[in-house]
Amino acid sequence: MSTVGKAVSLLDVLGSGGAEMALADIARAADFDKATTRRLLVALIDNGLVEQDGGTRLYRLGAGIARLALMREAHFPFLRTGAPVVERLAAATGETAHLSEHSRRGLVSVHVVESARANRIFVPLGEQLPLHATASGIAFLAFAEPRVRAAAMTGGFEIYTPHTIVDPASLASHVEDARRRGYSIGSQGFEEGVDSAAAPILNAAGLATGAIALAAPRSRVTRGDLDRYGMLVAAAGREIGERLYGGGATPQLKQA
Amino acid sequence: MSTVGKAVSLLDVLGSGGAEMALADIARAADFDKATTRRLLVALIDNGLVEQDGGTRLYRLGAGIARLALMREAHFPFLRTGAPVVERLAAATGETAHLSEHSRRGLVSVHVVESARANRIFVPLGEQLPLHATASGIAFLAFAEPRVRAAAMTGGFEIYTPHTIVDPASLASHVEDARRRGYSIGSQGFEEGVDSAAAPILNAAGLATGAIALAAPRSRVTRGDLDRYGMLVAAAGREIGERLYGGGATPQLKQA
DNA sequence: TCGCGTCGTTTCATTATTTTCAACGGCATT
DNA sequence: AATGCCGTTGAAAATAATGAAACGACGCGA
Repeated sequence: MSTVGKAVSLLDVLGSGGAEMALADIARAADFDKATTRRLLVALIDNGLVEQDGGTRLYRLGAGIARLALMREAHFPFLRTGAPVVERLAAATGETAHLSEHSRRGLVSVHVVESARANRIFVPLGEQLPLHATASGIAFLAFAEPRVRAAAMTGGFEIYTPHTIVDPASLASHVEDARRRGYSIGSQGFEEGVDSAAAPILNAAGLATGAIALAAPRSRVTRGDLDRYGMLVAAAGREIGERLYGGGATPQLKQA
Repeated sequence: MSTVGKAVSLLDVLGSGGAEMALADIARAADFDKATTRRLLVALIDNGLVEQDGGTRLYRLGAGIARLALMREAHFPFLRTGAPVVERLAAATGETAHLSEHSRRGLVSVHVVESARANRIFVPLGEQLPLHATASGIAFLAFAEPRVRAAAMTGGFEIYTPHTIVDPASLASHVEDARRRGYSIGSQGFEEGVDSAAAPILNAAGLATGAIALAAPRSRVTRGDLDRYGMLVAAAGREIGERLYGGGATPQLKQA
């Protein structure tokens, strides 16, 4: 494992642990030597990616992370472009809408607007959405890079509910449906009682870079509602893709 | 220089350069060997911090950066806490308001709400605010960690306008004023025709972690206005500090 | 008050990684 | 066809990272 990889996994540990962590805990979680962990941490501190409380010696993610994220957002305004569309979707339907982006670590929710209703779906920011178990994941897979798709569809699927897809063939058929329709319908695959519709966000090459979705309590929506939501998210996804990648986005349909 | 330091400077180069950069350009900008640069980049790609366009081979900052930033924001909601206050300030005064956070690389603007008026001050997101030449910087210095302050006040000040403070003694007196009043007034130190008022954001130890400021065209504001703005930003800074660090923030005043 | 365990930190020889230089093939321009 | 630049790879040399051990500091319980 490269030094950079080790440093990044420390950042991951800091991000997924508590707000602040002690050296020993970080070393344990990352499975690195105490001394190694500390040296990596000071290197990260020197670069602003990690901060340390002078009093308690506890470590936390630093402001340099936010700085890098701002610079990225300046060049590639995924959030700035997608957020208004998500808000609009949520306002139009009264349900929770969320936007996710694909990174090496999976599909991650980057913006969420919760439904105003009392019975609403909650999606945490930064949550990793399993590709096989969520509508967003399936919409993404339907238009993902072949290598990413192949890697994600070979099996070993974690089971979240009795409805989670566990069979590669069944997953393939769902993905195929999504590819045909341009949106996916997910039913309680990740959490019981939650149905959702999702569509991919396509780059100029027609490959998915993220997804946008609506999630609703199963008791509130019919299959007809979900299909209607599907059309909405598909349009929303197209809009974001076009704004981001400049209008030239053409879905890679099989022959069509 | 440590390996992670090199990797981070590549991220910096990618962030401050164009939207996408070629290997040779990155290597030149960072002053690393071409081969070294590439191997660091692939390590970063493997961890999602950098992405590469399959077709053009161009590199850009990756979604992993945004993921880390979200995880940080979840633990330490600087933006989520500060943004509403900034919006309120801008609405109350009709001038541009902005929030900045201190990182190893300096004071960086993380949220900006522009004035609605035609003649308005523009502050780019992610901009580095020089500590000696901006109201935000001086407000920050007045309550900064002693070591940070000492490092920033020794001189070698870049000159931006004829009004930029270039003398350490003069800077010290401005900082002292800010410390006494709880806010700073900046007049055309960074950009001609721009006056501003800023206040620090203090952590539980009374040390500055960022700043909040109002900026207005010089032609529109009197000294009285600026002092009024100063009170407003001071209150706003206190509010953010208390929300973030939990009410216990006590400014480190000299004896007082 | 006195151990006791844990924590963060530092040292140093060993180990492993990274760096550098050179060379190669691809690609576009000349 | 030739030139120049690019991205990529190989292999020896240089450098940085590693892990065990030890130290002082701190908090805890006896």
